[in-house]
Formats: sequence, structure tokens, C-alpha cells
Amino acid sequence: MHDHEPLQLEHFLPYRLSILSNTISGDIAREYQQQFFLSMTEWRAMAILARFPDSSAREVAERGAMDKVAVSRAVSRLVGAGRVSRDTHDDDRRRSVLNLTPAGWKIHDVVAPLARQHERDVVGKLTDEELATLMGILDKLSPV
Amino acid sequence: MHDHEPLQLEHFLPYRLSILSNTISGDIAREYQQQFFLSMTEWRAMAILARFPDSSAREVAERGAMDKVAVSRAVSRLVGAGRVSRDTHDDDRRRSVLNLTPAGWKIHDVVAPLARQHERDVVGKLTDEELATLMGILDKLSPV
DNA sequence: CCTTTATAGTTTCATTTGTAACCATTTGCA
DNA sequence: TGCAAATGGTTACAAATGAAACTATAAAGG
Repeated sequence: MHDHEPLQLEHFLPYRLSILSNTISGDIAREYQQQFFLSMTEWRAMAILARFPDSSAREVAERGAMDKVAVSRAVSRLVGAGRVSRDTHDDDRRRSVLNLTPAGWKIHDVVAPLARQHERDVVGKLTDEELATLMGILDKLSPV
Repeated sequence: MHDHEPLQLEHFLPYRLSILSNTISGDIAREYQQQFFLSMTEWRAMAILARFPDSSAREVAERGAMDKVAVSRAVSRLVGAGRVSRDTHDDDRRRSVLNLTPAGWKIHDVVAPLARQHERDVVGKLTDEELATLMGILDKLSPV
């Protein structure tokens, strides 16, 4: 009678991708959350500020594909915790100028290697060719 | 002096994967959320029940890699909306026996093709070889 | 100039989510 | 048996998130 055609979730790309991504990100996050009371958004903001000092909140949001409210909140907490400094831009007083503080760098220098190691563990399961293909696929599929 | 070695987020796999996955899942979700007031978790539960009728909440959680609280809430809403029926298992009265109702199937039969089409759009950007490699990678990296 | 419009960022409020504690029932085993 | 441990599921409370409204500053156009 009715031909319902359920999805085969186990072969459904968006679903599989979402599980994999959550697993990987979650595994890393758990480690630094315990040690530093650092949310994923906060860590992402810190990583961006490490790489692009003097960014404004908007730039952090753009580079991290996060929304500006999330960034605003993450930055307030980071500033409150003394991990990020917030100044006002000289030429545009709406804009903030964000940077890691020494305390922020100290955390960064623990978490970044940890994240890198975790990535190596994941990537280590792939052949060089698979990795290359995967990066190519990400380039193709990713927005921007 | 200090050698801080910031992460290169733009080449950092967990980060790129997370952006891609959120983009893809978010795009699909936006469509059915508007039309049916259906959260991603609810839709996922429905898709699982379509494919595995008579599942218990725990089975839904397991198959969907969701946590049991999320499932419990999604199922209550679905039952409340008349989209899923909940009975008690004959041999184990702790266990629920869940199924799509006719109203649930009706929604399923709209959303499933929509999801499939969206996947085709995404997958269409890849060559056959890339897709095969990607699925292989997902098999390798995925838990279970 | 001075008014309108755009941009940076924050706040507020409702909703969602995550964790832990909690019932009810069932299972394992002394 | 009967009692502790395990399991299925819900509830309660705190924290995270998202959308919209809001403030402050800057840019654009008459």
C-alpha cells in the first residue's frame, strides 16, 4: 500500500558527519573543559586571537563561523577571567581590540598542543591519500 | 622569545568538520523547522522510528547517537503532537514501544524526500571517487 | 551640518541542552 | 525467596543558545 521509504540513516551523509564531528570536537573539549573551565566557544575565540591578535569581536565571529552574540558572551567571560584583554579601537570607538593576556597565552600553550595531538590521533587513522582527499572535499563543500 | 605556535584553524580538521557539519545539518533543519515546528532531535527520532518501528526510547537514543534525556523530551513532544504513539512493552513495563502515527507518517513522507534531496545537492558537488573515499573515511573514523 | 542608515557590540527573554538525581521495574544472585 | 544492583525513562535545575530589541558610534547623503 503505502511506500514510505524511510531514510537509511546509517548511510545518510549529514547524519554521519554530524556524529563524527560531535565526537571529535567533544573529545577535545572534554579535556580542556575539565582543566580550565573553558567552553568550546571560548577556546575557539582564544585560538583565533592567538593567530590573529588585535581582532575585533566581529572578526573573531567571522573567522570562527560563530555568531556575534556567542562571541560577545565568550569574550566577556574571558575578559572577566583575565584571559583576554579588551581595548577600544583608536579610530572607531565601537570596535574592540582583543588580545590574549599572559594568563591567556599560558592556557593557550597548554591547550593548543593538546588539540594538535588529538588531531594527530584522528588523522593518524587515515592514509595520506585519504587525508588529502578529505581536505579537498572540505574545500569543495565548505561555504566561503 | 616565546614560541606560541597558534593553531592554524583553517587547516584544523575538527574545526573544519564542525563548521561543515553544522552548515549542512542546519540547512536541512531550517526547512522542516519552519514547516512543521520540528526540531532536529525530533526529526531524527522520527526517521529512526520510520526505519525501526516498535523501538524503545533507549533504542532510538542508541541508533541516533543521542542522549536518552534528549530522546525522552523529543518523544514527549512528538507524542503530545500526535505524531508518535507510545505504548508499554508487554514483557517489560519499563520499556516503551514507539511508532509513528498516521500524522507522523504524513510528515515523514514530506520531510524524508526533502532531506534526501538536500543530501543529493551536497553529494552532487563531489565526484564518485571522492564520495566513496569520504564514506570509507567515515567508516574508519566513526565510533562503534 | 543634520538626519538617516549602517555597524559593533551588549542585553534581555524564551527555549534548548546537559547533568544529576530520581522513580519504577526488572534482573542477578546469595 | 528477598535484597542489592542494573536498566528504562522522567524530572529538576543550572548553564548554554538564539532571536530580537537596544545602545553607542560611525558613515552617507541631502
